[in-house]
Amino acid sequence: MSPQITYKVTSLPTTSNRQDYLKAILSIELKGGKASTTAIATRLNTQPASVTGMLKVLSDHNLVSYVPYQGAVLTSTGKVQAINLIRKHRLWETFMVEKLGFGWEEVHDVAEQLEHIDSPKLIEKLDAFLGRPRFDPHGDPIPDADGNISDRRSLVEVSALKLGEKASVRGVLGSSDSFLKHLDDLGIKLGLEFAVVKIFEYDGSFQVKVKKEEMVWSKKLVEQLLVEKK
Amino acid sequence: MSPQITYKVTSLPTTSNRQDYLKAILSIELKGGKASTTAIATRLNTQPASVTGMLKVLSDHNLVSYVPYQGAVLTSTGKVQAINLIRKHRLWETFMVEKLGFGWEEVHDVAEQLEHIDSPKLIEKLDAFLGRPRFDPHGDPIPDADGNISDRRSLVEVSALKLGEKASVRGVLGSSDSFLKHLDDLGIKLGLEFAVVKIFEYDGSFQVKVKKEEMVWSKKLVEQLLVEKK
DNA sequence: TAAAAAGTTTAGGCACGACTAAATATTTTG
DNA sequence: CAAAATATTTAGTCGTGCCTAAACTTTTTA
Repeated sequence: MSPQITYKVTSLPTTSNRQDYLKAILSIELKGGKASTTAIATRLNTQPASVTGMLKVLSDHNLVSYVPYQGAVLTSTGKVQAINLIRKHRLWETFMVEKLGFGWEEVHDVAEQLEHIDSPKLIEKLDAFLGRPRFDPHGDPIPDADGNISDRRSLVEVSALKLGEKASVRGVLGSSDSFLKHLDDLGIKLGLEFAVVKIFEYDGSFQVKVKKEEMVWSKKLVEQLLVEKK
Repeated sequence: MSPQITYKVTSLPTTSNRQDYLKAILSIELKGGKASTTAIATRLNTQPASVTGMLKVLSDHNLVSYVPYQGAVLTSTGKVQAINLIRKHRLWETFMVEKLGFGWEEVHDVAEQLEHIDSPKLIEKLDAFLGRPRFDPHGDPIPDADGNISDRRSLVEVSALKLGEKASVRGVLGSSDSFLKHLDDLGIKLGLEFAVVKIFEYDGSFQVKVKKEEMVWSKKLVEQLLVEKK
């Protein structure tokens, strides 16, 4: 009997932790910053020394290019993975708010867990179930399956609309309980379509038409509601 | 400057791994077996030696009582946790089938991941969203929030119904693609209520009334469809 | 531009949870 | 009931990812 020979597989498990690093780096890059060891450590509440170790691993897996003392840059592979995490995170958030009735603010931490569920098919079906939303409840764009991200700047506050313009509700700025409850009371939810019928210069409020009904939105409201122009 | 003193917290993180052990042990106990080291190892595709190590940990956390060479028995705390995992698993499966349109058979592995998401509130809302189902798509009972489990035996095949009896569809036996597609074609889904109008002894088929429509279910179908009698 | 400050990496540990090999218990069997 | 077969535990490793302390670069400042 010859001894059994085992080959060590260069397994590339992109674990939950590594994914968190990719997301952190992407987030820093998107803000225009350099993903330095310290910047990453700060974002992940960890120590710079831990980051160095992880950057080596990610570099070995071709997810970032890393030169000591120079910080990290996502490779295209790494970027695809990071964007996919954001896609999953925002789809889950949308699900929790739209379907389960969570408040807009309380979903982040759970989405942070859900985004690591590994099942492309699940995400595809969830996306379809939600009607392929392009923005999450915070007004942030949801990358599509190919990694394309709409520009958040395509969203504006209602207060920036002109007379006669049509738009759809896509998100909110801020999220105090009372504000969210107010939206609920008025029947304002994601996707709601409306047109600006009148603008009251006197107090900054807007009269809008939703389907066939008209209502007045206060100055405070129109400054906190994000919409996409038609 | 006095040195900083840190206290080691006897952290009790019931990690994903430990939860898998609890579930495996519960599953063995429910089948009436003894949760021996080997039995657990087999179920988890791991080595007996690994199990011994884990049983010590679980015992330290009062989740199982463990006497060397005697196998493990869940404590009440451990049992509560294990049952909760089953609850989560089955709720997620139901969600995937009922809301996302997955086939009955392809949801298990993903549910295995989802069951580890830690958010009681999410589960409560998901349960409500699904209409507090008592059985999952496989016909297995979903424990309620207090850990009570209905008896699976309360489900019977349609073929066991008598003339005039009313029942609700709760699950299926087996799950070939063609069978599931067939159910879909006939518009048969979980929760569907019906009454037995006629039984054709000749070929074993059943005529049933759904709302105001009548249809005939083949012998093959009525033997694979699990229902709860009214 | 040299010294101080800030940032980064290396070195050495720790906890978790897996593995193999070897030792020890328990059961089964002749 | 003793030997053989089986089950279980102990001992020693390994990979992942975190930590602190110390060494080393790079940048800033005087």
